[in-house]
Amino acid sequence: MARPKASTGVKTADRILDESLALIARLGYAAVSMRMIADAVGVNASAIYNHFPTKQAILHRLMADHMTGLLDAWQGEITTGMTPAATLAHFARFHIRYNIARPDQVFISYMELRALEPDNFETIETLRREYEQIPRSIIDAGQASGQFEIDDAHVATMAVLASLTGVNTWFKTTGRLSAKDIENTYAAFILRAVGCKLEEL
Amino acid sequence: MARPKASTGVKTADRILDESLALIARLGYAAVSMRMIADAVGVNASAIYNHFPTKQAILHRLMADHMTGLLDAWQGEITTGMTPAATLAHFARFHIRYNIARPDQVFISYMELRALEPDNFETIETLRREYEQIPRSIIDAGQASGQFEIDDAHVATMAVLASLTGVNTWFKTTGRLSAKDIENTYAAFILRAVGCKLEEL
Amino acid sequence: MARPKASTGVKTADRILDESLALIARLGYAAVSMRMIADAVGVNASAIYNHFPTKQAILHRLMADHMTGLLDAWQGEITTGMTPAATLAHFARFHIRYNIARPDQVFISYMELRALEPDNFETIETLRREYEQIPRSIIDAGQASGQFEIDDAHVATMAVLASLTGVNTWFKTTGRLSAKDIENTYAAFILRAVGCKLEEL
Amino acid sequence: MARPKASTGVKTADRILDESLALIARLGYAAVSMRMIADAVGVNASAIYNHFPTKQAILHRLMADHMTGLLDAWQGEITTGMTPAATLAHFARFHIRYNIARPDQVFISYMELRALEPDNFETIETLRREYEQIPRSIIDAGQASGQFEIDDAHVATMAVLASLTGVNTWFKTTGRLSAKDIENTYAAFILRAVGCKLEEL
DNA sequence: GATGAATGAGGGTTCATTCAT
DNA sequence: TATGAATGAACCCTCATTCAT
Repeated sequence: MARPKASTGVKTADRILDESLALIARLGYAAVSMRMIADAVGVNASAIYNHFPTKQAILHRLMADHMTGLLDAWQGEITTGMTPAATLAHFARFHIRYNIARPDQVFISYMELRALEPDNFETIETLRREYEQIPRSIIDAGQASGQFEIDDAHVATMAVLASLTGVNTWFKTTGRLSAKDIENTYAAFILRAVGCKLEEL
Repeated sequence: MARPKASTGVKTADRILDESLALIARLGYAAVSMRMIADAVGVNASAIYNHFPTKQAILHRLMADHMTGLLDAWQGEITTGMTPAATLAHFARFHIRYNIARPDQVFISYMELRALEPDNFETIETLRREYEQIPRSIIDAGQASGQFEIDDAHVATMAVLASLTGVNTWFKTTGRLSAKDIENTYAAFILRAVGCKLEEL
Repeated sequence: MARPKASTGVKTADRILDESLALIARLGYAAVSMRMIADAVGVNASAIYNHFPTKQAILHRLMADHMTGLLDAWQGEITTGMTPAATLAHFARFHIRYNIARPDQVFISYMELRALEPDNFETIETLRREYEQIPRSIIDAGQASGQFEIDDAHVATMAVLASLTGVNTWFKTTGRLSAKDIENTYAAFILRAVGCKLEEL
Repeated sequence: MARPKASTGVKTADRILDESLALIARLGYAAVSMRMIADAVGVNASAIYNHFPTKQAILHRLMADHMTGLLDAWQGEITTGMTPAATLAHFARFHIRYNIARPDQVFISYMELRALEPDNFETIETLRREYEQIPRSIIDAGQASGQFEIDDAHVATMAVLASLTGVNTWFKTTGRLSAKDIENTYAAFILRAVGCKLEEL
């Protein structure tokens, strides 16, 4: 239910977030000025301060929104009764689908951690660790059940997440492959990577 | 035989590169000022301009040095006579070993592409494509020989590179695992990912 | 109805123009800094940028204002029905009167042409040529009617203008001569210079 | 006996003066940097300091050289036995001839007085006053003999000099008129301007 | 909510000049 | 004489932010 960006129906605060997201993703937090955001929104720079107390607050809001959105979305996925292999495949598909649809948020969330002030950094890191626990639990279960064959659960978790998130660095929706193709390819790729025969799915 | 003032035996130009690398990796190009670099080196900001014409030139130099170093290093690796599987494993170990030893260069090279002006971007992109061609050729060969079992060589190449490079996002030399452990784990991970049975190595 | 801080009842933009005019006339465009202008106005240097986008824009504005002011003022002079000699005398008096009252504008307009960027230079040059056409037309008329006796209308025009404008290089209002004295002297000087007997006026 | 500018036969000090003259005339003293001069000469900026102690010293030298050259040249002109009118015509021709051949020196000498530090300004002003005394004496003589018909000798002197020097602001050697044409036109122009009938020459 | 003018800090860069070589 | 590296001040301009309207 996407609404037009500069529509009068969209509140200024949301427009600020939208434009900030696009600008920061493209240029980086430090390279984006409040005036650039204001110009994109179509208001005076000082008007932004009616909605966000600082530039930093905008960044924190963008990253927090992304992480809570990701966690909430996983809550909506149903995996009860699945084997670890099926769950991991499901998670891989979910992660790719969710992230490919939000390249800017993903990019910012990984790149601009360094631009967060300590307190803001802490809240985002907490959310990130919470999310990382999801594949970690699946891998732990697969290792316990003998369905996966891996040396180190932590390394495997990081490798899985890095592989999945890495899709965003090169995937183009206009390319030869559809998002569904990528999901399929990666689900298989990941399962093989954790030493799980695909027939066992 | 001019000796640098705050002499550590290293020439000023190299010290500028070293400090710039560390600062940009930590804070991002846009967030690093010439004065910060100069302070780190121990000279006045204007002295930098005796060695580099612009701040942008420093960034470009850092990225070009990294990419040419990486390409040169691979030239020094001997893989003649190896099967595609053995070559890919060798490449995986090489890539991880080289990159883990240079986390700042790797980070900058992937993250500050957006900070490059068009001409500089083009030269770096050319080097990047040249490097990507290395695993791509191996994968093509493995696919042709039937040793690998993959759907799409391009996707597999990107997935492999993203997985390998992703190590740098979480690997700490002080951690539980040695670089050698990671190499082993990932070599196996990658081979399984391209559908190659380890015994076939 | 915002009132300027260091209120003299004059808007900041106008105060910037006034102080820039005085400073540039005295020291030259290149030797005047934005901080000097700001100090003279009584604001922070950055405040200037709320009113003028660049230092160059201030210079261009000063010169454009002078030229349009001069052209407009001549429009207000009535010379219908006068002989060429009387018109030239009138013009000489007008030019001296107008310029003597604005020594800084005159000085800048002739001296800082070189400091104008190409586009700005072009607009000012167009205005200058428009003004030079005024005495040129009078001299052409006087030559056609036989009232003036000159070799070359263009040279005569330039000589007349250079002579008149030259007054500004040495005239001091505190000196022995009044502006009216100068007008009288130069009107006669110019008429004689174009070979016109004063009785023919 | 003009020697090629960048020739090895020309001493560096002279090349510095030549290039400084051209640059300052075109861009103004404040806008010319020591590096620009050095580049034009083909040496390192610090080499200039082997020949001139400061940038200011170069400017002073250029202006002093011009004024003493002008005064010396007039000493070489013979006007003994001439009437005031003939002498003034001779002076007009001399001034135009000398100045038209040295547009850069003339321009700098009139424009960059403000860039001189107090002591340097004083020495140049003294030379200028010495030169102004030349036409002033002629005019005084012509007024005393009744050959000239003017109100005020000082105003006439200034008007004459401003008119003559003004030629440099518009004369182009590539134009329709030769330098000789200008001399003729102005000699007549000036004589008429001081109320002297040309037949009286 | 939004504006425009203001601020003080700081941005990248250039300046004239010095000095060891 | 000439060089190249260095300095500290200054350049124009942009920054995030504030505040009266």
